[in-house]
Order: sequence, then structure tokens, then C-alpha cells
Amino acid sequence: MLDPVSRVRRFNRAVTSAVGALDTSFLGRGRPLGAARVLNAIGHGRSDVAEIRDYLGLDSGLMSRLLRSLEDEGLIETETHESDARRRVATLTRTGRREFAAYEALSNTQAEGFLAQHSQTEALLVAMDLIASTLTRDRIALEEMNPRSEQARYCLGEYYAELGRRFSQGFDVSLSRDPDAKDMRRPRGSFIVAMSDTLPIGCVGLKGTDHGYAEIKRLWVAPAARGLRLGRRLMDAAESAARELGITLLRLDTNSALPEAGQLYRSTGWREIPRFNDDPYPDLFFEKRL
Amino acid sequence: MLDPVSRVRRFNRAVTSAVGALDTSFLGRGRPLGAARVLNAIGHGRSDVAEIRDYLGLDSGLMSRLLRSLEDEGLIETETHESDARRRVATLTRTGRREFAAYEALSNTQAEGFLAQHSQTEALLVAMDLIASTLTRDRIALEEMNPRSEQARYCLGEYYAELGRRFSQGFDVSLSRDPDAKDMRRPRGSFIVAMSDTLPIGCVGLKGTDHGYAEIKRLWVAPAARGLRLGRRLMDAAESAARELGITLLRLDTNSALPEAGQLYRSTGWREIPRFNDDPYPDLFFEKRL
DNA sequence: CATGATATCTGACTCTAGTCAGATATCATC
DNA sequence: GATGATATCTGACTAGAGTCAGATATCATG
Repeated sequence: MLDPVSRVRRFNRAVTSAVGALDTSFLGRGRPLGAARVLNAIGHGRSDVAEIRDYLGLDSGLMSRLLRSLEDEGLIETETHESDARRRVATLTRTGRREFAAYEALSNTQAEGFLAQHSQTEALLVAMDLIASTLTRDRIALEEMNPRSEQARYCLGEYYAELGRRFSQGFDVSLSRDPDAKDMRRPRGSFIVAMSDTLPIGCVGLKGTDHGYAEIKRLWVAPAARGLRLGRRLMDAAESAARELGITLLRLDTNSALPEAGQLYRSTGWREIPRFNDDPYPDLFFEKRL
Repeated sequence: MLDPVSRVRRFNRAVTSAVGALDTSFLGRGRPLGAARVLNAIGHGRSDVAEIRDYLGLDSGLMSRLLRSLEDEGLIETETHESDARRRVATLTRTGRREFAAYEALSNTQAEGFLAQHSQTEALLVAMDLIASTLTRDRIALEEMNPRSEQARYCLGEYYAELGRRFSQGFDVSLSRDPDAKDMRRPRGSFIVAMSDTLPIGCVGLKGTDHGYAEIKRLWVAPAARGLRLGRRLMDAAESAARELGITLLRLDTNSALPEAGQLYRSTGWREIPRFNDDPYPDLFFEKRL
């Protein structure tokens, strides 16, 4: 009754029936699920027909018919792609935008309704993030981004907040040597964000310096994504970027209050070196030759 | 990107595609999903055809055809109900049992595979329990049970374990006044277990005494089910049982290390009274007149 | 034993999703 | 401009899930 497998299967049963209810909410507007899915894909900015087909995993014949039915309803318009006349591009009409908004409202209401069931909303959200990250593990994409992008700034904010919780003396960004965003962009460096679906769940910065080495900065993995070996993937990606940029020596600083980070570095070829900067927070220093 | 509703919707997307994969596992044995669901319902002990129909929400015509197809495959046998010749009862044949076992093995393998994705299995399981409990909240059933039943003993074991964690001096059942099981069964008292699907997630005991009052004992809610106001539901059920038994005065003892319990009692009409027993663990005593 | 309710079964039907085989137009490339 | 690849469309098809209206047998009840 209580072994791990039973617990997973109980979850599966609970979710399967809930997803059934979710589907009916999509069917609540008198339109087959397939057509609703295509409409929503277009509403979410996927305009290229081939892209939608790929995203939803549909046969080209079926896709074509679904587009036709949405056109007949007056919800979308299609035109040929501007640079490739074989391709088609779909856009919502005014009516289509209204219908899409109605689906969005349905989804939002449903999500709010679910949250309202529970008095400890945050615990519930954390649990959902954890499961969503695990389920979509194979689809976590590492993307190089501007460190000033919305996603990057979110990650950094969470990173600082976590340091504040983990360091007994707290953490004040202004006291730390905050890397210049320019140093974490090509060609001097790089900033990589791990995206799970639309949610940033981790990041790492590669900061170029003028001292013959680059630094790894701001390695962070969202609590919901820990245990998926994402830290390792991020570090691998940062090293690859460094190699591409012709960097041969990497350094980083960290704190013994973050033991899992130290363990990661030690197990991936980094070796401890003496202090190489005067930042007040770190007390552990590593180096790795590429 | 990070508001609660987006997080719920991200979870929905993740789970919807995963559930698709779950369905295909059911389809992996060359049998339509409907037939597989009926076979599994029978395998899990639902033999009454009407009961299966109700559980799976099927039309009687469809149900009849699915049964026929399983019979044709030699997986089940049906006979008329022993006390009502209109009803039919389905049982697995030897082949059917083998096929059911194959589905079970598939489900178990899939569940294990999911757990293996994550290095922090327990955190993942706790998150799944929390979500499953929330999703099935409306289907949490309070059942009066023998306090010696497997479900009741599981709840009590978890209850004692939790007290051991919460009390600074630990908790030793043998030092506490362990209620006699007879006192928590009709007609002297009652023992109520909250079941979510097959998992016991809470309990409460109503213990009859010879002192003109009954006691509320062993109120416990599983961590995964907290926030669903289940404690309140259990207390309501215990009070209803007490009223049915003609009990007019209730007492209980608790400990200030369990603040959420004290808050629940205070907000539901209980008033604090002086110590009325010599149990070493409680330091707070309440009374409620029905 | 008549009557209405209940459980199951059967036949006829619909809708949705999806597959498959071409047809057509366009693109990239030599 | 010929050739093979690609994107879309159309027609013909299947399977699964489900609905609906009776038919039949049985039950509970007066």
C-alpha cells in the first residue's frame, strides 16, 4: 500500500482522471480537442504550419483538415510563407483571438480553482514544479542568453535569494563582485539558462577576464529541478562554450556553505587552489584546465 | 512567467504529455484502452459489472461490448450474480490473470522508471502524494474502521512516528495511555480513517469511557494531505459519531508542540479545561459539549 | 400477479483521431 | 531546365469511443 511504486501509481491515477477533466474543459467550447489544440498553438505564437504539426505530432493530412475547419469557423487565416511558397503561415482573425482568449481564461480559471483547493498554495506549487521538471527532464533546453534578459534576471534573483538563506551572515549583492554583463556575453564569455518549457530552472555564467583565465559564476539550479543532474549539464555547457571561445583555463570561487556545489566541482575534474580574489563571500577556490 | 497560474499550467502541460505516454503503455499489449481498463478494474477486485460501469463511467451498451470482447479473448468469464439474476459478475480466467499481471508489471516498471529519473526519490514521492491528495480531495472518503485494521494501524504508526519527531523528548507509546481497541468501536466509540483512493491519509478515534464523557484520540493527517482541511472533516465525523452514540460531552488532550491542532480545536468550539488525566505527554486539555 | 424499476444486451448510428496513397506546387541543386 | 526533396492538400479508409432506442429478463412492491 505504501511502497514507492504504489505511490507513483496512485499519483498516476489521480492525474489521469484530472487530465480527463482538463480535456473536457477544452471541449467545453463545442470544438474537438484537435482543433482546440491547433488554435491554442497558433494563439501561443506558433504560426508556421510545419512547426505546429511537429509540436503537436500530427499527420500532415489531419493537420490540413484541422486548419481547414478552423478557417471555416472564421478563427484563422492562412497565407503562404514569405520566403518559401510551399509553407503556410496561420494567424488568428479577430474572432480567433477572442476564442483563444476564452480558452486562456478557461485554463487560468481551472488553474486558480485547483490552487484554491489547498491552503498551502506555495507548497503545492513547489511540488508541481518538481514533478513538471522531472517529467520534462528530457526536454530541458540549455539556451545561451543575454544576462540582462528577463529569464536570466529571474535566475539571478533566485540565486541571490538562496545565498541569503544559506549564508549565516546573509548575502548582499553589492558587496560581491557583480560581474559586468558584457563579460558574460560573446565573445568574452557566455550566460546559459536552462529552460523547462517556459520556466527558467537553472543558469550558469562564463565570465571572461583579462588575466589569462575565465571564471564560472552564478551556477544555480532551482530547488524544483535538483536531483536531475542539471548542475552537471550546465557546467558541461559552460565548458563547451569556453572551449569554443578558445579559453584554456577556468577558475571559480564558492562557499563551503554550499557543499553540493563543492562536490560537483571535485567530481568533474576541478582542483582546489588558493584564494585568487578578495570577494568577501567565497572561501573555496577551484581551477580546471581545459 | 512565474505567477502561480503559469506554474500550474506548466504542470498541466507536463503531465498531459506524460499521461499520453502512460496511456500508450496500456495500449502496448494490442488491446484498446477501454478493454484494458475493464480488465484492470476486474483484476483489482471489482467483479460486479454495474460497479465497474459506474467506476469507469461507461455506457451500459459499451460496457457490454467490452465484456464480450474480453470474453472472446478468453480473459474473463461472466456469471449471474448469486442473489440478483439481473446482475452479472465478472472474474478473470487463468489467462486473464496472466494478462492482468502483465499490465501490473508494465505499470510497476513505468513507475520505477519515473522514480529512477530523480536522485531525490523521497522528495519526489512527497510531492506526488501532495498533488494526488489535492486532486482527489473531493473523493477522500471517511470510513469507520476497526482500529486493528491494516489501514488504521498504518495511520497510528505514522502518528506515533510523527509525535516522536515533534516532541523534543521523543514519544514512547508504552508510556502513553494507549486506548483499548474495544473502546474505539461501536457501541462504545468509533475509529474513522480518511482514505484517498487506496491510501489512508488521516484518522481519528472516538474513545468511550465510563466517566460521563468520550475522548477524541489519535487525530492525525498525513503530511501530504495537510492544507485540505481534512482535520476539520475528521473531527466533524467524530462528533457526528458521538452524537449518534448519544454522547453529550467530549474531551481531548494534546500538546503545545502541535500548535495547528490547538488552533483547530479552539476554532471549532472547544474550550480549554484543566488537566483531567495523568498521561505524561499532553499539556493542553479541551472539552466540548455537543 | 400486475406494475414499474433495474441490469444487461443488441443493433444502428455518430464523431473524432489517425493512417495511407497519391496529387500538386515549390524549393535547392547541379 | 531537369531532378530529387519538401510542404501541403485531398480522398478513401480504419479503429476506437461513445450515444440512443428498444428488447429481454428479473426484481421489489403492493
